[in-house]
Amino acid sequence: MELYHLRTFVAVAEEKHLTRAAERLFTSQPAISAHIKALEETLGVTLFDRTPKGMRLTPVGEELLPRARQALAAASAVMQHAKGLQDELIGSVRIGLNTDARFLRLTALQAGLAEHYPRLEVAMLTGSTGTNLPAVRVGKLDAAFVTGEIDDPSMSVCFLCDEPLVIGAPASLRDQITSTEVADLARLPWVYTSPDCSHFAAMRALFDAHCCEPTRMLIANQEDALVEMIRAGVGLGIVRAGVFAADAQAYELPVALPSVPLQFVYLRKRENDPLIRAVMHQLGAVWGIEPPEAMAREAG
Amino acid sequence: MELYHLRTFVAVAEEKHLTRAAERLFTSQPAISAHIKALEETLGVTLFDRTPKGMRLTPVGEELLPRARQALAAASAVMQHAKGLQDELIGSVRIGLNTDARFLRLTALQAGLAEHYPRLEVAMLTGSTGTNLPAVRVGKLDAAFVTGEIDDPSMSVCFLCDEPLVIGAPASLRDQITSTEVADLARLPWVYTSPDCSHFAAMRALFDAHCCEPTRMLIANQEDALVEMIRAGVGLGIVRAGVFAADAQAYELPVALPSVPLQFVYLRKRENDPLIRAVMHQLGAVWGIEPPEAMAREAG
DNA sequence: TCGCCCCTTCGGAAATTGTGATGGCGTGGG
DNA sequence: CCCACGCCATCACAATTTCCGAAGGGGCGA
Repeated sequence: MELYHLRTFVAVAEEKHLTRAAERLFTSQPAISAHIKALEETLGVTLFDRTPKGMRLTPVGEELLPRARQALAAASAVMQHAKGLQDELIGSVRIGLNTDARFLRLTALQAGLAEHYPRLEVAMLTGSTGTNLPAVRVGKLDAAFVTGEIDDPSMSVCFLCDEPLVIGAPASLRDQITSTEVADLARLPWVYTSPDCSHFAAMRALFDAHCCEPTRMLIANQEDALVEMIRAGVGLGIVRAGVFAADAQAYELPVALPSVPLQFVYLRKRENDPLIRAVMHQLGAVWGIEPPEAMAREAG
Repeated sequence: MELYHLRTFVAVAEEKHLTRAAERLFTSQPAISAHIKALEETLGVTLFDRTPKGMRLTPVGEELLPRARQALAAASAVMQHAKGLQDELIGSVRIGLNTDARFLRLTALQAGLAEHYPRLEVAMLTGSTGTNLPAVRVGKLDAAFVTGEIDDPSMSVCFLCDEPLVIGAPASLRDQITSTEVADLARLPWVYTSPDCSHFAAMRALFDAHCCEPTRMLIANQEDALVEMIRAGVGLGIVRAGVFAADAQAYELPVALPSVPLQFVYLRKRENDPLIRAVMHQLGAVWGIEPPEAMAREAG
């Protein structure tokens, strides 16, 4: 028994004629006849009395009709509900962070997603560039903010802005910092970042250019940990410009450093995933980025 | 969208593998794949995430699953209800009577039908042979009791018993009835029956055999009316033997009359109608009649 | 890196469904 | 009384759909 049997059953019951039911269902009268015959056979009951004037429901058919209607309605409810879910994103999206919320403009992103996709749960998970990348790769995150150049063909990368870097120094070391020569600074204690952090690459580039090696003190792979250690006087470190603005415990040294790009990454193979597209769309609005061609085409 | 799409959807959701779902549904794995693909296309949503380990419901699929189950359950309810109605007769049957209930053993017939087909409404409609026959022909009755030979190829006739006929006479005329010679009786007043009643044929045969003509007094085509008139002294009449047993107002004359058969008729083209078969089966039980070959075969 | 598992795709076969023509049957009008 | 009409059942054949086996690609674990 299939739905078309029931559809035909109801149509014939309402039209009382195979001919009219066939017209209503845009098919031929023998097809309708076969549907009814097959349905009667599988149900083992007679649904209609064949009269010279048409088809009349038997008492059994009369009793079965409302149930057939109910089955059709239930099937139709599946379709209707699906239509309602058509463009709605439900479920959850997990986004990895690598620095502070304000800089990443998270409130605007959250607001945009919440407005357009009210049933989408958004999880913003703190981390770092180094932890975010593998998490995206294995699917623990759907997308993430990262800094630095990404050389991974499986990743789609979206450039957001350049982060200027500075050398942050604790106020407690101000007396010992008499020069901004790199070679001199290298002799002071430094707070390292882990090698997979973009700040690490910047630090290496800085010291390699001057052929010197800093004194390693500690490794922090969380940006706020790094910042806190610098404040606490553990040593110097590379941080985003501005984090020590109006900070009594630390300050920025006037040393020219290359900036690193802030980027947003996700698995390339998911670039057509509606979830990813929705996130990228909102992100583009927040950061003023035109979407790639494929997305622009879709947005029409 | 058809039911098999939903069946496959639910099976895959439960098995979490196309392969296992295919086994469960006794079909091939590509077929299952195609079902899911088609369903996703018509619904316009993605139901499953394809993972290397199998199929995992998306949030949308998760939301649609219970509705799909409901639709399947509704369809299944149609079938189940039909199975319940399979051999049950519902609706009504109309049976025409031509004489009194006790003689027709109606209570036994009614009891048998009520026991085996509790949802069948049985209507016993009083009438006469003359009115019952056309009523059966046009479908106003499903079957009827009649007396006398029936010569109608469209009718199926079931013999029940022979009715012995007698001449009934009012007690008030006893003094005037000095002879049981037909010629003498013909001079007395008679209560006629209508020509389509079997008693009429018996009466004609009686008088034709003796070449005389009775005095017509009144025509009654309802048996109880005939009996009442005889009792009231209107005249003589032909009635079933026994109706005047122990009756103070009328008595039977010892004149030999041919008996007429009591029969049960229905439209021949309905002989395979379950309603008719059920009635005939019960009737056979009541009257001790073996059913015709076709019915015997079915009863096994 | 290999083997395994799982899903998708593909071409051709098989089954199902649909179509137009035809016939039986009963009804109503001429 | 006969014929024409409307309705449904049936039939042979065509169109569509579905199904199957084989092959392919991708991820995972050994």
